[in-house]
Amino acid sequence: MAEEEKTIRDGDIDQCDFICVHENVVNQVLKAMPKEQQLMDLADFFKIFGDPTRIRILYVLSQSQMCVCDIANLLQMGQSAISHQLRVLKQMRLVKFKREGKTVFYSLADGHIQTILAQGMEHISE
Amino acid sequence: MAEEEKTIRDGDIDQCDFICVHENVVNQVLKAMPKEQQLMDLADFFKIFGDPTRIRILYVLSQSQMCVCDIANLLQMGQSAISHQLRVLKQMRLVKFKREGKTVFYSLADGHIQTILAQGMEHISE
DNA sequence: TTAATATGTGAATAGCTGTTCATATGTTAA
DNA sequence: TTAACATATGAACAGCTATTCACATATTAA
Repeated sequence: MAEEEKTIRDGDIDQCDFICVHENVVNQVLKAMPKEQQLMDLADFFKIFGDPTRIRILYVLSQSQMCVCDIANLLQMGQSAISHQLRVLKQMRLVKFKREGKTVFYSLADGHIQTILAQGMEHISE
Repeated sequence: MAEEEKTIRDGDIDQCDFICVHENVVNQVLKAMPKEQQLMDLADFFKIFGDPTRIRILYVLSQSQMCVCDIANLLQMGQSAISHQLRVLKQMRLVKFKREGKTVFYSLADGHIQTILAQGMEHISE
């Protein structure tokens, strides 16, 4: 009956119908894949660099520690916007900060970040 | 009059009021900043890596060339979704492709990309 | 040619994200 | 204490983006 034919590929209707799959390749690659969570974390990490404001903040901080107001002035943006982004960068451990009186000085968390920025710059210069 | 006082800082109302700026630092950093467009391009480049689906596609392709259907199967996603993302990756020159009959095989554009993935992985493993 | 397979793509939509606004918090000087 | 300054933050909103759906295109076999 038609009923029986239908159930053969049940569940694949909304996805690719997977007729053309090269099983040997797929199975081998499946084994070597990192954990799902790890790839999520990696995407989240790169997402930070995927915004012009954050990239500019990181670049600015790669040259000197700086207070929030300095950054806002340099980038010609509102203090609140900068502060919000600094929070994101802080949460992702890309920047650190120290308070001196009323002023808070931000700086890059470690040299690793400059390496990644440079690597990216190298790639787009082609 | 109050009118005169107001005009002193006219235009800065919606931004930071820039009272606390350390001018010497700001001016020096301003000179060493890359062009605006270059930073935009850099952000656009990293934005590609900032999506779980694209990261997974790149990871999969780092291990073997593969057709669209293989990738969809591996990632358990619709063929259309994969195809859309492959277009983005293609436009950004992160993947290349070759047609063989009905099948289109995708692969990483160059080894540079694996380096960046590895660099990111290294950073989040801490 | 037609049928079947594999991929590409435009439109629509739901969810995410960055900025602004208003306000709160923290710090120093008077 | 109060006033002024520096930064942080929640809510709201506008713009972006990833997926789905429906269909178009491309290739091969019959």
